[in-house]
Amino acid sequence: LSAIVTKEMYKNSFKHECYRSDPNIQVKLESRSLWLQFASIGTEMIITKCGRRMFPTFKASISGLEPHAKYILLMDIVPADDNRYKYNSSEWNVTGKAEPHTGGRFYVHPDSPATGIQWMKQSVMFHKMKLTNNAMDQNGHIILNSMHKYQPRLHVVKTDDIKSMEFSQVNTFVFEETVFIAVTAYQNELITQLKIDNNPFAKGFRDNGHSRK
Amino acid sequence: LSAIVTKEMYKNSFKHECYRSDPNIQVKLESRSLWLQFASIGTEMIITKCGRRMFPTFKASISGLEPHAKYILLMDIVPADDNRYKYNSSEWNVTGKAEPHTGGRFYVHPDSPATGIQWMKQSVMFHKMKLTNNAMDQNGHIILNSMHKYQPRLHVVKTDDIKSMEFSQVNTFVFEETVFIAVTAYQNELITQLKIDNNPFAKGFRDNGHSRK
DNA sequence: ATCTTTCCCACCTAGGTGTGAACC
DNA sequence: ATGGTTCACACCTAGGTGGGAAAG
Repeated sequence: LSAIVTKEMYKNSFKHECYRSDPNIQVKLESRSLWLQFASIGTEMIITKCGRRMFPTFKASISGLEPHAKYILLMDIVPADDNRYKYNSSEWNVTGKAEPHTGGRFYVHPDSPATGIQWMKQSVMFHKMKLTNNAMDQNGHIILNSMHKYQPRLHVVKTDDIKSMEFSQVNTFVFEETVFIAVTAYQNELITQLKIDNNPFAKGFRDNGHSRK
Repeated sequence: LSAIVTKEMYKNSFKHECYRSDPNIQVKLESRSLWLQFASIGTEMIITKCGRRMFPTFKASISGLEPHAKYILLMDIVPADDNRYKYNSSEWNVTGKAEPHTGGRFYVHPDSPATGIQWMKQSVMFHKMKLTNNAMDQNGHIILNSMHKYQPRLHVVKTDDIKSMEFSQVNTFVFEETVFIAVTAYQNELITQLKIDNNPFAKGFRDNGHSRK
């Protein structure tokens, strides 16, 4: 499956157009206001050797699918531009040309394949997707380059007849507010604080009036 | 899917024969010696309103599948006999006729559907399956009656052509050593101790020489 | 020197255990 | 009274956080 999809969609890499074979399908990004808070500062996402989740989590509610048709939902993350960045004196500057994007991997939502009904009855969470800077990663995580800017993408692929999967059955959705720069350590402390304030797993770092050892 | 399978296999309820449409498929129960330790005492499984996992976990390694065919793996749990039981003075006695088995539910392994290669490359774990005594359960758990004896079953269903699923494509595997009596609280303290000694989640109850509050 | 990456850690979330008292 | 069921709880497993020191 992943191989077929990869081949079909690889042509689409490095492009942000939203290919829509089915104009009825609509996707709404959830937690959009949180994404916008990050984006207004300059979103950073940690990448590690073992893989790190994204925060905010990519969540979407979907409508307009054919109720009884089967779909695969998957994400990839493509370069947002051709630059390499550096954080210097409170701002991100371009320092050169980007490294080649060797990843080309997809995160297939674990509920795939499922019917339109199943995808539409509640929002679809991609919280288990992980990002890595390890080019030799064997765990299927999304491989990114540190200090590069990226754009997550959602693909909705109709698979009623998996044997004849065609490019025309792929629907790609891009939300500009989810653009981020991959880092191995946070650069902007405002981003660090926004993560701490909103990610439940970072609650231990919140300044709640009590002292921490 | 579940509906189709249910209809096809319902005829098979209350029977322990192993229907095998494909004689090449072989299933080996893992942790068999642990299952046998429990069985020799009289296995009990806790059932709760919210659902409880089984311990030992049902794990199986599978061979003989067609590598590139697609299969669904699922389990159900059927009455082992027509009795109602009671634990009295260190042994289980029959106290009457069983309540009707109103469940008829299946736990579909979350990796389903997958190819023969995928199912065979490592053992298949059913640790997330949960048992409940709540006849009104909305979470899809397996519904059982307390103080009744049950037999778990594994079904391997070939789904190359899901539209024409037939009984002949179902392979059912039964392991007598996994028979258990459903309970809302453990009756035999030997079973309690064997659970504590072997279930990592019960480590807090092990007598390791240190005192517990 | 400077910048980036890695590693271990305390601190969380999330949820699987049997206990023992309370409930029915 | 008896026996089965439920619930809050302490104690675990499993794993997601950023910090800070160390390494590269």
